[in-house]
Amino acid sequence: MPHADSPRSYHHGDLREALIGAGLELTRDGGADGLALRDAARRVGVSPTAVYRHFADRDALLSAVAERVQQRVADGMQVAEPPPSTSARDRLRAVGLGYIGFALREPGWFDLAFGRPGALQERIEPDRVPAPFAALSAALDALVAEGALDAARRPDAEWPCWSAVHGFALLALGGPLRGVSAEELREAASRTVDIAIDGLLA
Amino acid sequence: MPHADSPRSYHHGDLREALIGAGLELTRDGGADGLALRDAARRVGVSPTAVYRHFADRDALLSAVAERVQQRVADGMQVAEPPPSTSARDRLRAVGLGYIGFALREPGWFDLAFGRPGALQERIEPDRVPAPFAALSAALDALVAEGALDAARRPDAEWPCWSAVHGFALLALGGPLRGVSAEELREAASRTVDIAIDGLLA
DNA sequence: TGCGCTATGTTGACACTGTACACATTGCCG
DNA sequence: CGGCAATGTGTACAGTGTCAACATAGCGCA
Repeated sequence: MPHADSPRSYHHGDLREALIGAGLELTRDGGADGLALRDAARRVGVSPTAVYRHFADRDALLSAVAERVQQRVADGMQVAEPPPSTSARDRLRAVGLGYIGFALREPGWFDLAFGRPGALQERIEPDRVPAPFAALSAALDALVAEGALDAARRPDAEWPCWSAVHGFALLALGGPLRGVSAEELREAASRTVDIAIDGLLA
Repeated sequence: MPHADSPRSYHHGDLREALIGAGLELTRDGGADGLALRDAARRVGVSPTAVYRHFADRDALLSAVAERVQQRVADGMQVAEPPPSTSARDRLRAVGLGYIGFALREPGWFDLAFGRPGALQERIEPDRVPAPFAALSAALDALVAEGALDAARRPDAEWPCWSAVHGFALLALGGPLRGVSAEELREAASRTVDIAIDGLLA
């Protein structure tokens, strides 16, 4: 008996995908630490070392799961598809609040995809841009196209914006803002985003 | 032979302090993950379970070390003691850049003291305020005392400010800004802080 | 059609971790 | 001076990631 109830023994079919799926479940609560390699293997009905046929090590599996989550964030941020009449400023607001909203809604996944050091690539390559980053860039471009942001101040404007929402999300999740009521949190988030935008356009 | 070269056998003298010291060394590179309970015990020349006489578990030891680091940050931020003629705005700038500077200078300690979820207390109690937080609050108070910030906007202004520098530090350490030259990093940090302040005063 | 190679699993082991339990030693206090 | 509480030790257990050697299955080629 190779293992427990496996429909087709020995060969799994698509183990790689199954492991990522298990990883998504395991990290949903518990974040990156919630994913134990052996645990994922168990859940899929496979021996621990089988994982190594598809991922170099636990970290590689973690990264693969993180990538999925990043895609999911971008999808979630586009749910609030802006009506065409929306100002670029409001669009940027929506991106920022979407980022924070995801963090609050899915703390585990957020930790995995953005909180863990090394979750995001070292340098962002033009070809494989993380999905949420692309949304931010587009919003900033719209801001200058609309004339609200001086083109000279456009370059690298991503970092201060991202810093604000990223920091807020982490303070709200694991920092001193943890345990604050959802209502207060929404207000603080809103203010943080507004301040970042105001400062950028100042 | 109870253990290796111990000057006084069995009773250590001040094991608690010694463990915190070892914790400081171990977390300096490697952050929170760099501190293994058994490793700290080994370094001090004591059996692993002896640690439990002074700390409830590994997490308690970690928290004790984190508290030390937080104190150290505040000290480091006061090194740049501002001349009395400094404007409140510049004081706030210095606090923010001090925070980021510490993160870049001591990534491991920063991860331990601020990066790890739960490193900071849940709700900040008025009696035991984390040292860096107090510096931020004071700078904001000075801003309103000087008339630069409307008193109505003072409450809870800590969060947007902290968010910006906290987020920047983490993006610089483990995120897409990792590997960027120190010069570029300083500039981006400076801009991030300025934007936060501009937005706050807008 | 059948053979063999390679991709994909399994088993067993190792070093390591945090932690619980029972026991040993010590210094202080009555 | 005796005993007690504080403090440290030893042993053990469950769990982890990872490596090396072995087993199986399916695909391409004779």
